[in-house]
Amino acid sequence: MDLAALLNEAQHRAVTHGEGPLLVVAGAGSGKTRVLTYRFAHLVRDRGVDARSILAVTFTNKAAREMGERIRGAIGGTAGTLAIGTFHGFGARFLRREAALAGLDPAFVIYDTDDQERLLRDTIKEIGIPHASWTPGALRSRISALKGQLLTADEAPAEKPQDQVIRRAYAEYERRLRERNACDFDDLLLWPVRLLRDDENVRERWCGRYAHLLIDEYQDTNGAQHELVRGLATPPWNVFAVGDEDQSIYRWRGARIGNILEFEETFPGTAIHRLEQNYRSTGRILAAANAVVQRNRSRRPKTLWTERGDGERIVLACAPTDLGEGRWIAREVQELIRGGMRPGDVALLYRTNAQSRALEEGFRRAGVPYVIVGGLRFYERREVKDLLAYLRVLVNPRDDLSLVRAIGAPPRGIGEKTLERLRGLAAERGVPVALALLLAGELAGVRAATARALVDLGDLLDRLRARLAVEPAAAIARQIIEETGFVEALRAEGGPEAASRIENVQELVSGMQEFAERTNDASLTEYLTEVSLLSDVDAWDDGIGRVSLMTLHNAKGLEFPVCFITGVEEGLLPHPMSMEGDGDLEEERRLFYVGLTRAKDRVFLTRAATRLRFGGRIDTLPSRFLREIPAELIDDAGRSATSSVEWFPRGPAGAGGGGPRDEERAGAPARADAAWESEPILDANGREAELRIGERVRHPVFGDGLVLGTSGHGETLKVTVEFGWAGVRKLFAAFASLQRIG
DNA sequence: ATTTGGGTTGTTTTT
DNA sequence: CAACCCAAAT
Repeated sequence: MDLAALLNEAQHRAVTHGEGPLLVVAGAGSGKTRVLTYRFAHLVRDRGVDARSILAVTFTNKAAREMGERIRGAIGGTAGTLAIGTFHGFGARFLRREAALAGLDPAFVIYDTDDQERLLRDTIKEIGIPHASWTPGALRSRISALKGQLLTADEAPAEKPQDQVIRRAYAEYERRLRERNACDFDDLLLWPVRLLRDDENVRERWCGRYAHLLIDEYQDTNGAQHELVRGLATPPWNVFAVGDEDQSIYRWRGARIGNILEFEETFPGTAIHRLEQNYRSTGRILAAANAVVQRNRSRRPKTLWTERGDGERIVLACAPTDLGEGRWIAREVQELIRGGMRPGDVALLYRTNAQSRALEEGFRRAGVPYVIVGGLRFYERREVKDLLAYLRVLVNPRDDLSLVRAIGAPPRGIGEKTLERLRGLAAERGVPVALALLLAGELAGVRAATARALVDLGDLLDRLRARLAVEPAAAIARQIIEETGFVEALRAEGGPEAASRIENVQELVSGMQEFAERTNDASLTEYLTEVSLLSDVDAWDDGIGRVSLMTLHNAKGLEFPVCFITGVEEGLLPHPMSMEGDGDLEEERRLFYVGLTRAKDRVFLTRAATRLRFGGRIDTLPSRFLREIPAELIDDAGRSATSSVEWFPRGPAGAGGGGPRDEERAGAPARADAAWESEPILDANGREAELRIGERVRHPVFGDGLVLGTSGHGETLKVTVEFGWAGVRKLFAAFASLQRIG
């Protein structure tokens, strides 16, 4: 392994760094993964470090898997299990070992967002949360934010009146989690950190167990993850962190750029290495990305460079409608494929999952193979969760939430009343709810048939539990499906979805089988943990020869020869919902930056002049970020300006039954250049108040609102504004006397 | 207890 | 324009 030949100078210096903390500031496409991989291999091969004493943390399981393969390739296949995974994956392993100290049994289950909200729904009802405005979702995210900062219910702020509500809900939620032998995503980080801080024995077991910590995407770590790194590290602090503040896009879920900006303070004596040579993108793509991100103020100066040629210009395209955007892209992709590109080389990136619908339509029509990464997650689908609920109850009979799910799928005619009695019986006898099923015959006031159904279920679970140790999960699942008539019940539901639900069930069972073969481990707990922590990208099979559609967030860390960034509009990118606080616009800009830097050779920026949103069709304006790209990098002469008709087909044929409304609107906004400029809006006094989508405005009657879009021109120009209590309204700009507010 | 219907609601990104 | 939640009917 000749590192000097495999790496550039900066990479080589980072990889061969000696003892002590190191921060690698690695720009997009600068060989970050390469550096991490060779660092690992270098430690093992050249420095004699035991591979088992290195912990590598990546952002996704997929990245972990790929890194593991490359490392094995570099150090020879003899290495055993390598400790490479995500923060949450590591946390789960940690917590299984130390479960008792966290008040859990090692067979605990991990609740996902949906489970958490179900739990909170009951909690809200029972403890009587005063303000009706508290939805389970709102409470969940507040509790999650507190946990991300390592705060318990007692330690949470208690200043404002709403703080009391949150504290009470948090405390009760925690109690219920424990009662069900369950934890949530945040607990997987929080408990390890807490135990490392407070428990001498835990420290003895885990501190220094890893002589080297390799952490990827450090800019997106939250408070708890940062503390976990701190808690695991010991002198001489061999923490090898890689990150890029320009790619921090998870501030909204608690990521602290501060962790990377203050890395040196956390780990005194930190050496910093910078990787600025980009190996991925063409000169023009890189120049555009640099120009955009340089507008951000909260960053350290850095300019990526490349030895690749200029490459093609960035193409701008504006279609008349969102459906038209998809069709235009599909055609363009067909064109690229004719030119020798493969479908798998192309990615469509968007800000919101909802955009995939319209894009998909274009691809379906054109017959171009595509795959959607993310969106409705497989393991979050109802039928999948229903079947998994049986397995979860099997390993953890205290999981009341999953038991309720299992009882209801297929429906057994058992409702709240009976469940309450069952819970009461379980509590009285001091047994887990699932085990109380067998005693259902003793329930007072329950009809014989109902009790029978409960006992039958209890009996099924009982028999399966006995086979758990000797039979693979897939066989157990098949037995459940067969005995409960799971598939028949789905079929009986009918509807267009039934067939796909049944398919999903079958896919789930093959997935279990595949897991057992791949990991050589039939443990149901392991399987359930894995599926709980699977991310969208983990489930994505690249190289499958299809165009990939995904959110900009999911695209982090990936690269494609051709990228289409779609919906480059005000109201979408940047997204108004994310622009409430300071620095939020900068995060949206970084998201755009991440999108641009995914591309190796070609970038297409597309938008729709009108889009279906909020139940109506609204006109859109180009994203402000477009103006930040130097004009000479953009191809506007050939495409957008002169050939809009040809490029943006109109009428029934092109608009596909969009009707006269589509046609009528298609002409104007598609005329390229003008459509990329924002239009002035006149207020009541005839003054030009240039409103932009996403801006906040004040109306004399409706109060403050958010500009969502405009339609019409001149005197008939209307503005769509979302007001608080007054809802979404279309107003004539000339009469509305809207005022911009700070 | 479940189903159906109405009305409401809300629409960002995710481990 | 969904999807979704809740309430009344069967």
